[in-house]
Amino acid sequence: MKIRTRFAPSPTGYLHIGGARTALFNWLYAKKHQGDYMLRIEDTDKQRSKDEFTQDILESLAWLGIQSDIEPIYQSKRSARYSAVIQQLLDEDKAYYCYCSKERLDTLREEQLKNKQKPRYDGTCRNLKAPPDSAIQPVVRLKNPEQGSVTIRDEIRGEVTVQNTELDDLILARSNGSATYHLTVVVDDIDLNITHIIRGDDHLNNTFRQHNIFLALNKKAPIYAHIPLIHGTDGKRLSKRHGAVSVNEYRKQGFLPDGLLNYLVRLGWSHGDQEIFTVKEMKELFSLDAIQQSPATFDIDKLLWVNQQHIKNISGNEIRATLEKYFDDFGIQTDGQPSLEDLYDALKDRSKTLHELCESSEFIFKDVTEYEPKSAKKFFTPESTEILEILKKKLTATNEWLAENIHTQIKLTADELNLKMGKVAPPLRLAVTGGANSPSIDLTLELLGKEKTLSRIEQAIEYIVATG
RNA sequence: GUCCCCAUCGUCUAGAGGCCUAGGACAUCGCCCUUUCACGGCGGCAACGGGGGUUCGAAUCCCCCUGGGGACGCCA
Repeated sequence: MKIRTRFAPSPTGYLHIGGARTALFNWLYAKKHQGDYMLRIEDTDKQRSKDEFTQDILESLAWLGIQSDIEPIYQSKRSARYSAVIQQLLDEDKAYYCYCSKERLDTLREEQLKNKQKPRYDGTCRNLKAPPDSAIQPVVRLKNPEQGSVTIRDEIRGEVTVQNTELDDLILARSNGSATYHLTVVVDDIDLNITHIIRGDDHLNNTFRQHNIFLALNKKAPIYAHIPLIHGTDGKRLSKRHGAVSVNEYRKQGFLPDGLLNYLVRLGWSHGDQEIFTVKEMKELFSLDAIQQSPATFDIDKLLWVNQQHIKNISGNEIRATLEKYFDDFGIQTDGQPSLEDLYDALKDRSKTLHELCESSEFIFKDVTEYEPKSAKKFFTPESTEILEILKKKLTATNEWLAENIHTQIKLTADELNLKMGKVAPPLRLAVTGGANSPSIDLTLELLGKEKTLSRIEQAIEYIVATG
């Protein structure tokens, strides 16, 4: 049978990196086995579901490159099907109407908690002979088996057993008739021929309940794989209070999709000592049995490093389109001089993110309006005017504006003054960038262009003389 | 509280009873490279939570404890 996996987020928030990892694992598993991966939007909670979030989930997944092999489905459009299944369960005496008021249920819960018991429905309406004389619109509950136990086989956890007495009669349909999560999940997984359910560990406890619904429907449950959650540095599951968690935020911060994916896949999964994976490699190597059982703590430093590796491993040419958009969003107006590709290749070794890359390119497009004080004090000495004057003269005469020619002229200047490169490059760098850091000085000048280089040297000389 | 899950350096992890004097990576520290910052190279610090078993032999198997997490909604 062809393998089919699904990622089933509810649009009650932006796609966060935990969800992205779940999607990734489902996608990789399907790809590895030539199966299909699909997206299912679980928007049955009308109050909390927002189109805005659905949109964000769709866009974030698209940005990551995790494409659904079949048209995504929306649970909000399948209510008729759910109602039919609920009616079937009612007809077969596998479910029943419950007229208990919310107030009664709340009191019950409180009392159970007070008596150190697990809060669960007490089954009051389970054996009702006839509907009570009540104004309450009933909910529908599953008749969960009262005896025995449920054992599920999980690809990551192994066999896990829970006594049926630990479970209660969960609600399948709200009083307004709409189906709840447990029911919709099971119906959809059946209808869509889902073979593997790969999801977060937080669903492990839900699995037993859902397993009983499969049983009530006379269906065989899919294969389960519950992956460990991602934690924040405080050991709690990752959430907004841990800072940036949405995929979109990482996109804005200049992470590459493949870099994020690489980091995420290594959170809980490994392939020997390998750290860096292309998406192609992930698809070939991914397997459920190499997944860790314990939760992983999110570490931004490692993410940064992984992203940096991906930035280094790609050429400016290959990510031209991304670059254009990113520079544009960053607010840098380029006029094609230098080209974005050249700029990228010159700066990629020193950039952990595209954001950093933009920051370190800014000096080219913005006029130098001030000099970094500490460096100015150190390098803009009275003697440095002579260095800059000679440099200006030699560079003015340089026609082919290429790094190697520029390098020759700088070297000649140093020799002429009997100075080491370490004395010549810093003031020049400060003059043309306003700061102390940039790529090698010859490359920096090439990128800047002859015209800007000369005018900035001129400007620096005037500045030194004026402040002398 | 009850049930379920988990447990190797600070972090991500390798480890399927002898290959472990526990390996790699991030972070950190030091050195080298060097015109700056990086990149890169070399090296250092750093872990099997505790206690019982099983075995000739345990990070690896079993039990208990401890610790952490998750679930317990007319949310998903």
